[in-house]
Amino acid sequence: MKKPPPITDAEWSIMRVLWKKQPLTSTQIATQTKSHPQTIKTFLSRLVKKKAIAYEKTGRSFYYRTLFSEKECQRHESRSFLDRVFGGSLRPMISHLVEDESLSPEEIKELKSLLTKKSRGGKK
Amino acid sequence: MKKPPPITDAEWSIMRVLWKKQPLTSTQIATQTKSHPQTIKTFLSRLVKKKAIAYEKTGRSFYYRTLFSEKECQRHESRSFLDRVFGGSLRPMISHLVEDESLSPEEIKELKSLLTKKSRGGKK
DNA sequence: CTGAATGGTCTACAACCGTAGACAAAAACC
DNA sequence: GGTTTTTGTCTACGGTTGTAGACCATTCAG
Repeated sequence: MKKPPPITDAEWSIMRVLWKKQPLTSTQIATQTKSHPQTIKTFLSRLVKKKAIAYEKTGRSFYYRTLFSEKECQRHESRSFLDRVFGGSLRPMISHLVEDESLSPEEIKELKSLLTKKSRGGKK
Repeated sequence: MKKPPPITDAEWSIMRVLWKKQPLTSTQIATQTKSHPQTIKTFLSRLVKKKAIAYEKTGRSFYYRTLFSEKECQRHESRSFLDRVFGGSLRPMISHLVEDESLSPEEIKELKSLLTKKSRGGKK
């Protein structure tokens, strides 16, 4: 499976809209993001060019859809973020997030069970 | 306390070197990062201009030091990363990291105890 | 004192990013 | 069928980023 291309800040907001509901036309996206339609079109064509999304022409409308799952892209971004800000080491980052940000008790419980599962699940 | 300014990828690598050991001269940094000295100098002056670091002239040498702690900057960056890639929600991000990345059993244990402490510690 | 080395500042420049106008093709309306 | 509307493509433009050359002042060596 191909690697997702780099996605910039503004492009992420478009991707997020698409992942919520696909496919969409450029106007629909512009409405949802409340951005200038021209700007959205630019981003869409850039995303198409770098093969992060594709469109299909059904009748008169151009429907855009993502070519990568949100998970894949998040994984990718997390990696480079990790490298950049935390020099590649995961533990300090997670502990920083856990310490610093607000998590509900339920979320904490959920994460703990995730960790438990992981420690049983073995490597990889 | 002032907010840390935005720091770009390349600048982070310099900051990381400085946080490891401070203060340093531009040549020392260039040696450690194995980058072109001119490039380092540019980054240093940009960082000085945006007040992420400062220098003091001791004798003939210019010693650079950071004006923000690594933690502060990491917190800041994590926030904007979170907003960008995970639309601001922390839990999916952490669970993604936990699922996806490699953590040693010790790290897992450590994180679990962190979570436990947090759930007892109450809110912010 | 004069030339060499050290290290900061100014300038440059291509690529990328956010933003958006101008233009063109195709469909829809009357 | 001609005009309006829709929607993609091309062009633009100022700001940022990574990379680095050119220039200049201060210091060090001889």
